[in-house]
Amino acid sequence: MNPLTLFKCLSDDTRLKVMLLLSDRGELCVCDLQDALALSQPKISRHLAQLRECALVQDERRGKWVYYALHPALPDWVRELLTTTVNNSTDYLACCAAALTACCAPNCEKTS
Amino acid sequence: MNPLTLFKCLSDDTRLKVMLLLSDRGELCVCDLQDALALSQPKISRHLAQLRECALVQDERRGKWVYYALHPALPDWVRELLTTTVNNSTDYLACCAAALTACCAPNCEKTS
DNA sequence: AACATATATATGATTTTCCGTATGTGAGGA
DNA sequence: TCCTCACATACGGAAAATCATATATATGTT
Repeated sequence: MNPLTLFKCLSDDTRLKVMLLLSDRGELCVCDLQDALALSQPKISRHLAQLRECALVQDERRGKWVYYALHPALPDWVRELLTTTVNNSTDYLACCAAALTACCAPNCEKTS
Repeated sequence: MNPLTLFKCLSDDTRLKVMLLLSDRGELCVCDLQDALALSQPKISRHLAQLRECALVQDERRGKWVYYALHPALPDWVRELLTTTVNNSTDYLACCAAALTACCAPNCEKTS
């Protein structure tokens, strides 16, 4: 993993929050991210595409939804870097974490 | 330390290498960085100014030279993040680390 | 004082990144 | 088959970042 590629991906507000939320939550579908970040659908999709092209995330379609997660081949040091950042960015993540909890409770399974 | 500010600073090739070199070496003057990265003086200075404004580095003039180091108030998790990145970016840092060793041996003290 | 060295900043041009809007695609449901 | 929902992409245009060049400043030397 080229560090410059990594940090360029993390240098945009939308992409950084997506990566931190995925690191914290494990897996989220596009509409969850859209709600949590309160952004337009194309904007989210465009940034997810970039993260996909850089192999930072993996996508998997299940029914109508596409779920995103950190890429399985992501090196451990990158995962640790993301975890550390999550643990030290409470303020930065406060608003979207709250929105995420509201819009996507763990027991709220989507039906196809 | 706002994580977005941090990652924006690390998202440029010059700034990232400066931060990683400073994390690894502790302290370097502008001309050392200029030689190690093989870049023009104004380019280095401009990026150092940005790192200074974001409080990622500290500068200290000693005689004709200005020495840069990681900012003393930098949180530990940021220092660890940089160390981890250094340890996993050998290829990325190979060329400038070699140039740095050549241009700035540890026993080569500058005289004023 | 005049000069050389080391570093910083200002300026305008170029390149890159980002965005909104419109449109395309794939998977159910009726 | 038609429609809707969830998501992806294409296409300009706007904004931001970066650069090279020129110039300014600070320190030490002669």
